[in-house]
Amino acid sequence: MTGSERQTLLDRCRQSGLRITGQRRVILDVLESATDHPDVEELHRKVSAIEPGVNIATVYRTMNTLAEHGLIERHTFEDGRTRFEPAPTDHHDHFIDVDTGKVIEFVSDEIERLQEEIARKHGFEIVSHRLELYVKRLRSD
Amino acid sequence: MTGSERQTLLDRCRQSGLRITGQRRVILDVLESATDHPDVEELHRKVSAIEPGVNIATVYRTMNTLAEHGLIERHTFEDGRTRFEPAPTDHHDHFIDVDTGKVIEFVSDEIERLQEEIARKHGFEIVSHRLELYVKRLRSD
DNA sequence: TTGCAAGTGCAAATCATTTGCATTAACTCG
DNA sequence: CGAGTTAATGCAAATGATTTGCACTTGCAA
Repeated sequence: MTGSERQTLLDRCRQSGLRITGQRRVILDVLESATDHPDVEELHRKVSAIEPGVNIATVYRTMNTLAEHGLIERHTFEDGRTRFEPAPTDHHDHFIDVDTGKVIEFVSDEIERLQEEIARKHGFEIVSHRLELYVKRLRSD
Repeated sequence: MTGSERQTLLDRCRQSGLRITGQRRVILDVLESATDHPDVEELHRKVSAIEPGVNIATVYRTMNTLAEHGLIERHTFEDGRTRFEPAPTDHHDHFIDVDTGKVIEFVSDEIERLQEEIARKHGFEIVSHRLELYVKRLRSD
C-alpha cells in the first residue's frame, strides 16, 4: 500500500549509492523503456540519439556496475550477443522469436516446480536457472 | 541390431566427407572422451598434450566445421565461454554445477511437454530450446 | 563551497575468434 | 602406387567485443 512498488532503476541506483550523472540518467532511461533486451551497441545507439557524445566505454562500464549491484541482468542468448534487462524483480523465462529476434518474457510455476523436483532427484539444489524457448509465431491460416 | 548404433564422431566425419587428418583424429578423440563440455582452450590444451604443435586456429576451424556439419553442438552458458558437446543424438538439458563448473545432462519429458503447452498458449511453436539449471550439490549432513 | 572519490573520455591494451596466404597432406583416379 | 586437386594447417595479421590506464570532470557529502 505504499507507493514504492514500481521502483525505477534510478531510485535503485540511488539506494545502491551510485552517483547519478547525466549519462547515467539517459542510459537508465533507455534501459528501462526498452521492451526488447538490448545489447551494448543498441543501448549506445539509443543513448547517443538523446545525448550525443556518450562514450561506448561508459555504457560498458555502466552495465557492469549495474550488474554488480544486481540492478540489471546479463543474458547471453544463442545468438552470442550479451544483452541486458533491467532488474530481476520477479523471475521469468524467455521466448526468443527466431524470426524477429524479439525477446518475450513468461512465467510458469509448473515448470519451476518440475525443475526443483528434477534437481532434487539428481542430488542438486537449484541456485538459478535459465529457460529459453526459441520460437516461431504460429500461423492461423 | 547392426553394429552402427554407437557411431563415433570419426565415422560421422567420414560420412560427411570430411578429411581425416592426424590433428582431427586427436581433436575428435578428446572431444568424444570429454565428460565435461570443453571450450576451445581446454580442447587445445588436451590435444596439445597428446599431439603437440596443433595450432589453436585449427581447433577453432575444426569446431566450426563440425558444427556446420551438425556433428557437434555449440553452447554458450552464463559464464560466457563457448563450449562444445559431441553430437546431438538425443535432446537433453543441462545442470551446471556452480561450484565445480561441471556440466551434466538430463532429460525431462514432462518439462518438454509443458514447454510446448506454454508456447502454444502464447501463440508460438517451439523451434528449439535450452534449459539450464545452475545447481549446487545437496549436502546430506 | 570545497574536497575527494566516483564517473567519464579517449586511446591503447586485451581476449576470443577469424582470416589471408603460402605450405602440407588426404583422398580420388588412373 | 604416383600425380593432381583441394581441403586442412600453420602462422601472423586482422577483427570485433570488451576492458583498462590515465588525466580530466563532476556528483555529492560535509
